[in-house]
Amino acid sequence: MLARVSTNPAFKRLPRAVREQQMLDAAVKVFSRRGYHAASMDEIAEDAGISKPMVYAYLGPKEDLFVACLHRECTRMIEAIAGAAAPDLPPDERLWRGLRAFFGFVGAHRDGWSVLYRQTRGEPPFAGQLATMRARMVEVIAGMLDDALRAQGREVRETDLEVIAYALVGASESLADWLADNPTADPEKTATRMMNVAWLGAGQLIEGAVWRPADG
Amino acid sequence: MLARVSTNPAFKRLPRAVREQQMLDAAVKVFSRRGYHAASMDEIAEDAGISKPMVYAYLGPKEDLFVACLHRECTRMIEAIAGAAAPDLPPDERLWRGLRAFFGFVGAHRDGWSVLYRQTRGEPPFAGQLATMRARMVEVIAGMLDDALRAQGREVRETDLEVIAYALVGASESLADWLADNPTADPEKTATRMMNVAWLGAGQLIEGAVWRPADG
Amino acid sequence: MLARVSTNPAFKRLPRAVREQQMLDAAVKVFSRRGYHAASMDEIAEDAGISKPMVYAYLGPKEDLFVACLHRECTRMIEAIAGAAAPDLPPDERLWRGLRAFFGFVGAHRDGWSVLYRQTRGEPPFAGQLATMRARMVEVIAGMLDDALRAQGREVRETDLEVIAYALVGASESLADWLADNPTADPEKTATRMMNVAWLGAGQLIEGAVWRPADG
Amino acid sequence: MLARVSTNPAFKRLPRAVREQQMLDAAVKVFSRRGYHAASMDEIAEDAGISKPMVYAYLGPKEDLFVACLHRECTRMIEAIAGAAAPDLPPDERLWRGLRAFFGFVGAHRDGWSVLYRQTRGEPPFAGQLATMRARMVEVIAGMLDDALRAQGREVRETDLEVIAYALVGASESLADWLADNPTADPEKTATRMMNVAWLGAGQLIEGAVWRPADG
DNA sequence: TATGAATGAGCATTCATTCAT
DNA sequence: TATGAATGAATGCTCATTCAT
Repeated sequence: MLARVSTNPAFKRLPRAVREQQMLDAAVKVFSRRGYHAASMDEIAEDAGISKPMVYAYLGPKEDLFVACLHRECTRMIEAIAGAAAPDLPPDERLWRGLRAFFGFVGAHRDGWSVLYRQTRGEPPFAGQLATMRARMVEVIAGMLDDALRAQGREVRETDLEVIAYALVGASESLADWLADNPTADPEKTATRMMNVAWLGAGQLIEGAVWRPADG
Repeated sequence: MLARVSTNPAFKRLPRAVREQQMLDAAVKVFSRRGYHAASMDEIAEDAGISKPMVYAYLGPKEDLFVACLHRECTRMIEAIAGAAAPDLPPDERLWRGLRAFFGFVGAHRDGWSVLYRQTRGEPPFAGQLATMRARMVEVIAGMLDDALRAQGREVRETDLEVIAYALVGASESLADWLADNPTADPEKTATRMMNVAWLGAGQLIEGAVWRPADG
Repeated sequence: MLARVSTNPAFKRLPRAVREQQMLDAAVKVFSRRGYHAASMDEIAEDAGISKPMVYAYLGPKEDLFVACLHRECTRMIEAIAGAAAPDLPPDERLWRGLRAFFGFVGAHRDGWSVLYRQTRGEPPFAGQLATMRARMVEVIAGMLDDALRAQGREVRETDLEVIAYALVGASESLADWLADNPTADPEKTATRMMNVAWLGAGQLIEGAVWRPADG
Repeated sequence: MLARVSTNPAFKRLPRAVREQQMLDAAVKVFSRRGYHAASMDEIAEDAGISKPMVYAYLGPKEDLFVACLHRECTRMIEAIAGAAAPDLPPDERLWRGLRAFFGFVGAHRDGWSVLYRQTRGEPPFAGQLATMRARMVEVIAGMLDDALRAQGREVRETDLEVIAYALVGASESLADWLADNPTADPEKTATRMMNVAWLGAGQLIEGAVWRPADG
């Protein structure tokens, strides 16, 4: 029934916004390490250097906490990509820059990627959220392809475009996953490889074609 | 006089192998629905129509049970693909048959696919297993590409091939995932689309190129 | 993760029905002592000489457990009263026997009475249940009074009867409460007193009237 | 220059006594709605429009707060009744006025009644307090009866009187309870009914006797 | 005075796992 | 073989209470 607060002088009473970020950092880390279910609120709180009730006070129960992680990481990623792939570039350049930003993000936020991608997919309560996010990505890419087609005066059934975009997203995710597991790998190079597959296709690659970044 | 264990005609003392398959069926179903952690041994036992101690007696603790599921589904899938993509076919035909078999399998075993792909990826204790399996797939595909290259008297660094193969596998997984979530979708058509992206690449698709199965 | 079952040879694996009664006994005792909220499932389990999961397995969560207690005690009480107050007796005799059975029950099951009456009334989730039970009692008593009236060729508005019955029930509850708190008090005597107030009223009592049981 | 604590006109630095009443109001409301244990200090503070530490500063920990509620409501009720039932009236008139005041109070302070009666009874830590208060009421009523007896030159054992008084109090509580649950019911009428049962008893009521207030 | 920030401690509930029959 | 009975060990969540500002 007693509650004795630490008298450690190094202890700081931080404003809410700061503590929330600390908590999210810890949560992303722990969720990524253990998976959603195996992650315990105890470990997250401890890792954040704060007591459990504060986590609940600020970010709510476990599910909400996970969703908050998702949102933060997702926003960061989308911003990184959207900031790089300006809409007025030619399609291949746009795709290239987007991919570079994407792999750059994954390389720099491996934990975030794990939470976003691996954990979310397997947990029924959140799978829907992920599907929605991915659908947005797919739409953007499909739109990109569509623009390119129209510029050539051609057209393709929307479903086809969507499925193609799905495949591209999937391939990128897979490489990102590989990147997250290989800390020594170079994001830039991974992006280049992805661009080759995506743009040229296995057929042309076999024929010896190569795509190279204009600036590298 | 004979000793009768039970006179209830509904009661069946099934041979071990059959019982094990029933349990695995139930386990795959429940794991797929709930995810590894959220799945309870109680539900699995009940779904298998058997008591919990029997599950333990036959397949061991939860982890072992999950691994057993993984193995069974994985074996089935690899057999399906390997049986279709005969090594003496030309590379595009081989790829095409492999993809067709793959999507056919996913369409027919959605639960198995979910366990294999979604659940396993998010659960740290098993992620390694999945990585190993996928590495085998990647190796096969990379080998396929390598064969094609050598046939043309050309060569590519192994790492590059591997990454390309990774991308192809990832794209397939992504479409498979989409297929698993869209019960009305046609596996055959999905395979065709995948083949187009994989073989021709986005660049050529934009130019209007199309790949079509020889037999359809 | 280990679960080692006691090897104490005095330990007995009891059939479900027995264990359930033990649990209910313990629960009634603890609820009565502590009140619904302050009672912990731990204490109940320990008092029942069994582990918590068994309580949950057999009787469900705390709320259900409490309701089960209510039901058992209520049934016992109603049976005791109904068995005593045969409908073919004259009204005063019937009332008298009912009261005697009631106070007898309370004297013999003080814990049960506390759960039934004190705890239930204060806890919003269960107050409704108690109200329903009491309404049944009231109805019975009102019916008894009504019979007596009709036998005299007279009639009273139903609401009035109901309120009178309410008052009688309340007075009995209050005395029961007093009885439960005074372990040395005699249930029989308490019943007699209650009968005096109920039947004669304060006015006549002041005038010196006395009601006495025919058989005592 | 004057030091201004706040320029916000909505902000009011209220005198301590007022603040305390606000808090008690909130506490009574919340305790009545939720019950002692289920009521949270958070909700009480919020309902009082003040921060939690203030509640502690003014009224101490939860137990003290509840006791304060009890005291206030109890005092109010006793004052209402004592003010109405002047000791120089004839016994029936005195009883009648007391009952009228009592039911009037309950009708006007349903929350207070609930705290006083329902919550307190179920919570072991406070049950004693309630018993004491009720004992005072009982004593008063018993005294009233005793006066009436002596006026007739008669006498009854004290215990008997006490038990009778207990029954009357209990009956009143029960009707009060009913009244608190039926917001449309008329306190005056309820008092009349109670008076009938109390004064005449079931026996006479069956015979057709009726008691009516002199002034109504 | 007044409050946001903080916590120790407890509690209901569930689950994988095993024993005795 | 087959299962009902049983439990240790967590884990999510809440609450009364207090400190630092």
